[in-house]
Amino acid sequence: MGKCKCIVCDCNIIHADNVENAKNKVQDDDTLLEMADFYKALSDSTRIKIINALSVQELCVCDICTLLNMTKSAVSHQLTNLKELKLVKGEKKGKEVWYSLADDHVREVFAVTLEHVKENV
Amino acid sequence: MGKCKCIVCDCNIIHADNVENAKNKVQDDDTLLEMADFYKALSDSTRIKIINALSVQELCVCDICTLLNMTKSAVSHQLTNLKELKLVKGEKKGKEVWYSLADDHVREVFAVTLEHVKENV
DNA sequence: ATTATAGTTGAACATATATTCAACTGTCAA
DNA sequence: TTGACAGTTGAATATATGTTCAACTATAAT
Repeated sequence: MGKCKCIVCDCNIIHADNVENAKNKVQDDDTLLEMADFYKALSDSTRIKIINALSVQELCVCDICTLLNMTKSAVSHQLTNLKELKLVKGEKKGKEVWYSLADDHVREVFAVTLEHVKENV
Repeated sequence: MGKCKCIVCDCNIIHADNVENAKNKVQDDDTLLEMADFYKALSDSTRIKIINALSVQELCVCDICTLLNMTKSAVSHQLTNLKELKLVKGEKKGKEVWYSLADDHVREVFAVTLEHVKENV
């Protein structure tokens, strides 16, 4: 009577009930992928600085450059990135483009995480 | 009378007051880096699946392998990663190592983000 | 003691991604 | 209409990172 083997990791299926229970309660893959992408947007030091600055007030690209001490190109690339992920929006006014947070969700997640980081000192 | 130029991005300092205001109110760089690292932990599909599964219940490495359809090595590497970032903890019991969430902060951030993703349908 | 299995580890590989660079567009002012 | 400047873009480069592979440790069972 051979044991039931996991094909991928070549271990025995040790706790089939646990696996089954977890499988029934986890979020579906699409949702988790979306969440991972959201976190990815905040996982880079440049991008989180931009998000944090925009949570203070609307800023144009050059303001952000000056604030972060970075080139227009680098900042613009990351703003494009954040815009695609719908975390910020940009509005053109004359020669300038003013960026702001797309909605309040980012602010909320940011606040919870800030609290978490501050508590872990 | 030359304008004041930003050295890094070679633009004029357009809105010095905005920059000053933002500079005074943003979080310090260390805090933002810590936050970015926290988000980085959740920004990979494998890691967020692990976190999600562990938020359901304690699991050993092989349980996670079976659940995610991945090798022990790949899962173990990511668990090490998550352990270093203090998001999960592992307890050895005999041959097995049981992993669980390190604390409730992750659960909270996860919940807020899940809500965010679900609302954006 | 020997064998099987849970789990870890470091190196190698492949891929993803952040910044730089140079060229470009669009708008304003002279 | 010409020059200056805000901002964007694509390609190139450099670096970071996820998975695989093979070798390893530790524990339990025979």
